[in-house]
Amino acid sequence: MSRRIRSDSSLQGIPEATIARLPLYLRALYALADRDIASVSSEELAAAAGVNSAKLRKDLSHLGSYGTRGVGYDVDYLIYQVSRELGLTQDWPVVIVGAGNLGRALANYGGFASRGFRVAALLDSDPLVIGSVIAGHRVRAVDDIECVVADCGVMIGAITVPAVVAQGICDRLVAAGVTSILNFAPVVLDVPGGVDVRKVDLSIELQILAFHAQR
Amino acid sequence: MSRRIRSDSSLQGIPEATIARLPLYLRALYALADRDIASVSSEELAAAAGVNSAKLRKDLSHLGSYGTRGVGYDVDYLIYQVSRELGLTQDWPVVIVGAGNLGRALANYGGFASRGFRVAALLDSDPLVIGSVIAGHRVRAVDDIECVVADCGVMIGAITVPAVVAQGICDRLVAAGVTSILNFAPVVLDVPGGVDVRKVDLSIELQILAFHAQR
DNA sequence: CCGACTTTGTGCAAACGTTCACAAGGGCGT
DNA sequence: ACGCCCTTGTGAACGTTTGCACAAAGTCGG
Repeated sequence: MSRRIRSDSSLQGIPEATIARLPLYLRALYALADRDIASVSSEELAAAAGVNSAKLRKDLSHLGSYGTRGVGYDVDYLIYQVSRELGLTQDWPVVIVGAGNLGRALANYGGFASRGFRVAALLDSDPLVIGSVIAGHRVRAVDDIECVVADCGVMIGAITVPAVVAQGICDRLVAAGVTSILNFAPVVLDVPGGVDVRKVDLSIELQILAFHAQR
Repeated sequence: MSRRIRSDSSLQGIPEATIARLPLYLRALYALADRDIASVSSEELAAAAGVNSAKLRKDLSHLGSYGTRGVGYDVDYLIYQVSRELGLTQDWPVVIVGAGNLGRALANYGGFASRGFRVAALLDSDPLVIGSVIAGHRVRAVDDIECVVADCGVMIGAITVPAVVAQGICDRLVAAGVTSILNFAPVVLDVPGGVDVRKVDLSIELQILAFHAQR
């Protein structure tokens, strides 16, 4: 139980549920760091992130033993460890396809640039939009997908185009080498194995809310 | 097992995981209806929604027995039943607080109006924005929250304001009578019991993607 | 140096969700 | 009317996630 080649996390996968909460912890940790708080207990951090303290401890234990018993966690050190686990110590160029309202919102989104993400390019198919400047980026033609992905080494793409063309854009992104896709179009994307898709569907969220509101 | 006051669904709650998938099924069903397909098997519908067919059948069984063995499900009938369960047979006025990029995108979002949701009002605190027209709605002052919620009977609110003021807006919405909140601000909202909050955080989704992209 | 106190990290059990596999049950051709 | 075929609905097994409760381990005062 003592000799390991690498950290616990690398040997056996971290549960998906834990991964989904790490960004939440990270955000809470940054808020603490901004207030110059150097150390935090699992109880406090859990409250800030809106979760149970036992869950938080178990989640963090998957990354390793980065706390000090009787004291808590060092904020800066934990920020570094969580960031490293999430792969945020490197820079992630992201290509946004679709410069409509959602694409613009995404390009302008503050939280975007703050955590290692960078808009590599903003693409659209509308000749009236191509060439205009949004959030400091000159909008390029959607036909540039392949060279943008190749030139900038993009692995993450955001799809903010109408539903009917989303699958086509997705196929081109995947063919160009993108392995992770954030899909805002209300369609189920069909992708080959190894490609990761996360969907954000405002309509679905509203419908879930409606269910609860109706009781 | 035969005498019931109401349907199965009302007697014992439908699992949250199932609720979250019903809008997905509904979307697939509408797509089938658009293609004039009258009947569908669990296998086909599951493929269209991107889930396992056993899961789909179990999910639908929570609403009741609306299929026909050996045949499948009647598309229109199932649309009605799922819509009813989600509470989409009624009209839901939604108030959007924050007319920034995200608020505009939301107000312009097509899938918004299509499923029984309606923008009751679009609010902002910026005097330069108040009075302008976005997606057919004249932007009103954020101080009108209380009267908009009261006058229009709003139960659902979307928060697209900066993180620092989100909790304050949330408090006012709740005090005014809103029971369901869609939060786009990157903060954990503190709400009294009985109020339902769903969060959409683009940054969190990207970080999860980064983890998988990094392997 | 020791003992009291605090907080982490984790075994364990319960709750929840998913998937399999098949009996139950309806349609359809004969 | 009957038997075959198809698909639903569901019991049971399995895997994942949560939460409790506590031992392990560190700090700190004396």
